[in-house]
Amino acid sequence: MQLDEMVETINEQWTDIYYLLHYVYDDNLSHQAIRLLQYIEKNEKATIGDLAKHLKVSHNTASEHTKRLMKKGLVTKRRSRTDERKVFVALTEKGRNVLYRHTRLDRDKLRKVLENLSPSDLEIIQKAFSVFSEGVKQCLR
Amino acid sequence: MQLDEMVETINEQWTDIYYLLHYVYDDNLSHQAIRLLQYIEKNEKATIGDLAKHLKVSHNTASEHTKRLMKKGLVTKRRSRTDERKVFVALTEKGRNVLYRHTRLDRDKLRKVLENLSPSDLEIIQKAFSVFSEGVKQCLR
DNA sequence: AAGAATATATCTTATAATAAGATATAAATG
DNA sequence: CATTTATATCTTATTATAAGATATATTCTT
Repeated sequence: MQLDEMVETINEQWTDIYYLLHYVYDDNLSHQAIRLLQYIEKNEKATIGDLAKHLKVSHNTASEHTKRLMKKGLVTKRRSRTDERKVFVALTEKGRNVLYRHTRLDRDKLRKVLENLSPSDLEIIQKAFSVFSEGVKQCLR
Repeated sequence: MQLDEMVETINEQWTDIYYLLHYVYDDNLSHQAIRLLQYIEKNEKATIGDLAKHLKVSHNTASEHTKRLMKKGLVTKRRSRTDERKVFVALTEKGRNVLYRHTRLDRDKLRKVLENLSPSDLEIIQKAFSVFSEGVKQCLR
């Protein structure tokens, strides 16, 4: 079918783009650590329990994950004022940068690629990403 | 500047799309393991030495990485016929699937999103990914 | 106010991943 | 035949990951 073919093609192009444009990571963060940072970025009021549920690990493991990330200066903790049992975990500036370096496209490489494209191609890309990301958000939220 | 702004916007949309469409991984592969599988996929004649160089680890570590992945059934090894000191590492079918589940967009989720878009939007997305991935390959190879 | 429930932290223990040095082996090269 | 190259293995060390047991503080319930 037409649509299945498009799914395949886009997936190949997607991974090609990421493979060639991703950052070269210097640090050595684990998969779980990235997932944690990612979840925290998208959910600003994430608690230890939320993280445990999301990563499907026990609460003590989530607590230790957070401790490790805090030791590395990637997240901070602050108690909730309305319920002082709860602890909100948030990204530090450094944490945000590290996360970006593990999930985003390398800014300089991306810029160089875009510089070599025509204005009309740029317009199409802009429009496509806008339509695509909107479609994703509407469809899955 | 206009282009820097576009770089930022695309990066945000890029990570939003990936965050919402990526597979839910059941296995727990390390970052290094994924990098290895990814390199092997893109470079079919990858040797242990190549992997060591690419991951910036010692040859014995690369050898052990490969051994672990082989034990999990994700890669195979075969000696070079022209130079029997060399060992080529290749992905198994299972390895390819695991890699896809860690780098690609979830096929079913992606399909559902595309189903909800208009034919003209689909066309724009198709064109954009084609232009973008081509641009990346030309610019960085 | 007392007891139950909730949220997190810590301690202990166990396993696996990661990494490198030392050493070994086999093949190719000069 | 000695040297270099490519990989494998053995040993050792560190760190990550994870869960159970237990502790503590806070909130909720009655």
